[in-house]
Amino acid sequence: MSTVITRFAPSPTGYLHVGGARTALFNWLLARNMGGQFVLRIEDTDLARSTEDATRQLLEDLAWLGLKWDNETLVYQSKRLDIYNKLIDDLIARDLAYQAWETPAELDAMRDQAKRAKRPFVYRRRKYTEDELKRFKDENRTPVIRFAMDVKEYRFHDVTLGKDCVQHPSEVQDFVIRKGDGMPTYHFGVVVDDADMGITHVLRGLEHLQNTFNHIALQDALGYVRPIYAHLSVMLNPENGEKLSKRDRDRRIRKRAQEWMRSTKRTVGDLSASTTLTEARLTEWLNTDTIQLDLSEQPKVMKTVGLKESDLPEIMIHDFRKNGYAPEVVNNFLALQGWSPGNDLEQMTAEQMVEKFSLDRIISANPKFNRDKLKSFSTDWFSKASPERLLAAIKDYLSVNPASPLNAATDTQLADMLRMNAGFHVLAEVEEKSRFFFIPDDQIEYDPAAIEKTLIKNDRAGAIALKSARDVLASTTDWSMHGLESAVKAHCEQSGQGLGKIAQPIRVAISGSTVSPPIFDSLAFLGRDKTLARVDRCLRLPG
RNA sequence: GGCCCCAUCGUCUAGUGGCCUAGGACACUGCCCUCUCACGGCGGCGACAGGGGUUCAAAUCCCCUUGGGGUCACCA
Repeated sequence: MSTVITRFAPSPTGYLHVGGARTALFNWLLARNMGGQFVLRIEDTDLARSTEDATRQLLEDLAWLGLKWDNETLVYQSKRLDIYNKLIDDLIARDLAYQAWETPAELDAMRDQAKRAKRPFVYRRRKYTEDELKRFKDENRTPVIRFAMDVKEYRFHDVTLGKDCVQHPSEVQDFVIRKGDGMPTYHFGVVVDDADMGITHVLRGLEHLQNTFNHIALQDALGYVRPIYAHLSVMLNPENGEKLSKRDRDRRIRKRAQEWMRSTKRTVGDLSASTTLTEARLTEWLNTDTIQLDLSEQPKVMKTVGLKESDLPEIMIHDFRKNGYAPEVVNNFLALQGWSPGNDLEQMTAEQMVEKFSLDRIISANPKFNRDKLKSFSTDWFSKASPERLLAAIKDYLSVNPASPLNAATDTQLADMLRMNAGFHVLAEVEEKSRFFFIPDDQIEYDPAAIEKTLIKNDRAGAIALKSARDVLASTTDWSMHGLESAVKAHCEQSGQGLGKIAQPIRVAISGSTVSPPIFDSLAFLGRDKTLARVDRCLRLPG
């Protein structure tokens, strides 16, 4: 049997989407499992949306996931126009393709009309009169090229569905293969390139199922061998049960903004004032699901309504990276969205997944993308990862989070952070709980609720405890984790207080919040001078 | 709406006619651990969508209903 060749063929419109990543992963797993090749092709035939920057981001994400492609030079469809055009001209010469002159507006009107008449719209070849053709040319129209489909039943076998998929003749229509701008459509490019690259297995999302009839017709006309088709389920957003979409992030922000306005009795005007966006812009966004804020507007709104980056659903692979997931975990979890090795096996290395992968264990039902379980996988993985791998992971995390004060930390200090925060879910959590160490003493922001709860409440019991703890700390000679622990615990025993009564005020004093790594670790790391400075500053706080 | 795909705990799934009183993981929850947030340990709750067949036997095969999803572009 010949070698298996699979491919991933994204269009470069931005960072890699989880759905795309899973498709890439499955193709990669199959190729590796069968000892074949996994190739990458860039489908940049949409001139308006494709950018070089997007291609760069795509490759970066794929590399981050560790999905290496085997073709040394990437195939760009935009560089293969001559090949497509020659083939299209041949098809025209054989009368298997033809010029179609309708404008997009006219096509819309035809669809509308069909819809009103409750008839399905199918485009079939029509004869233009001489007068019509003259008029189209006078109007400077550029025709598209459509493929002349034989009106008959089309059928192909799908491996993951384990059955034949059939299209009835009544559904058959002539689809566009060359656009008005001279570029081939997806349908044409994909068929030609898959054949040229010797693709044996096409694993792609279920949304392409109906396209496959067009593709096999084209393959027959062009004399290509048909690859094996395996359509993958679509990953669903658990919140609305629909296909995961970039828009889900914007939806979350909108929902929160509306809640914020309701609960704080604010108006669009208030939102506008604190975000510097215009009221008109905000109003249309709040009322229209299809309108999204752009990347510069989002953070402004998020800040005022109290949303963090990590509160948004991760949709792009880059989002997972920014929130501090490891690529191993993302791959593992993605592999389980529509595939299972059986035997209750879940957590696997890439090598194990490669070994176990097989097409007949792909699941055809659509999974809801459950981030809780991903997070749990992450917690588990980080707890087992080697110190070297953890250090590399947090450095990668910081490289995509340049604003974090942890960027100033040395490798040794980062290792300390990882150790102190053992049990963390994602690296963003390590960052959140450790950033206070790397912020200047006078820039620690004290959380008013924390101050109230641990220092002021009960007749300032916490503040009093902090004051006495300050003396104990100041007189501690052995400023190590153990030295501090024995000194503070002795003080607790002597004063008849639980450790909690002392530790919490100290924690708030040094970190500004009620949450931090274990207290003695934290004190030892922070050092005597900084600790005392922060405690003193805290004790001087008004109120 | 037409066409297509799908259907086991809330979620991801194991299950390929008898090993099923349906297994695991996440979530939820009770207890334990504990200087905070976490981590961890031991328990608990919890599903074969409904209705017809086929069969000695059905979560598993067939049909219908219902429900969910996808798709109907000069976007991929």
